[in-house]
Amino acid sequence: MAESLTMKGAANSPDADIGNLVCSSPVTTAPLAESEATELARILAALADPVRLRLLSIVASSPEVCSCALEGPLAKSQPTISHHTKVLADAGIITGEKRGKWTWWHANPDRIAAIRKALGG
Amino acid sequence: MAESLTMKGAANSPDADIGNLVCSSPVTTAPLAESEATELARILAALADPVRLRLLSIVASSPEVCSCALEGPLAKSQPTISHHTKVLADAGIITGEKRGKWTWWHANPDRIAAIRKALGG
DNA sequence: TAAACATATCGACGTGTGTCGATGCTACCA
DNA sequence: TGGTAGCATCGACACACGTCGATATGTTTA
Repeated sequence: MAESLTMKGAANSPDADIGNLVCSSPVTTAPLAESEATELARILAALADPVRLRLLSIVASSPEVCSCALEGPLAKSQPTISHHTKVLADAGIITGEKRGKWTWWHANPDRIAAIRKALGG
Repeated sequence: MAESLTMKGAANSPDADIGNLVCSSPVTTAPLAESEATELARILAALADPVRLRLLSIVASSPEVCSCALEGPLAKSQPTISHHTKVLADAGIITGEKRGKWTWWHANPDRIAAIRKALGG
């Protein structure tokens, strides 16, 4: 069977419109509410790490990537890779699917687009 | 006189094309080089704070905003506001202009657009 | 069932960061 | 010239975060 590993916690609001997935209006348009700022900061913090940015760029460049294919290019230990994939998944930026022994990761373009939109896109 | 307070350090590359101000190609397109990932992470880290996001949203919503007009809405001490404006300015996201006693801040839309572009825009 | 493999979790360590009081510096005003 | 206002810097503190070895969990294979 395939089990889905996605974001959890406050980020997992099922009724959120895909356009306003992160903020109701862009940062450049109107003063942000405190709750929106906290939520957007949480998601941006998930991206604000060189290892995670490279991890995302590798995952987003392929349909899906196995965890074991990340350890080499990123030159980090297995627990560290697992930690970073979890952070990105909790932020909803990537999603992991467990098939057999392996976990396959793929990017969530909609969420990334929502982040861009929150930044004034 | 008016003195300009902008970003400094590696971010201040005068010959950088405005389109590729942050990365040569979007995170979603191709694996990121280590240097590009480090630089983009530094800029995203400047945004990944709720106080700074609200600060930016206030500054970006007006042509320019005085430092003294930030202390109230953000409910932080004067040294803390000064710290956050410096972080955003070092990342090139806002620019400060000192006129008389006051420092006036305004957003840098080009840089914010470059960040969006680095995120796949 | 036992062994091997992929991944997640735990615990610990060093480092980075947000915060603020105290202080310093510059510009304006009486 | 003395006083005040706006802002930057310094020093210190608490907390969060990236990292990895050790260990646990679950899956495949012999």
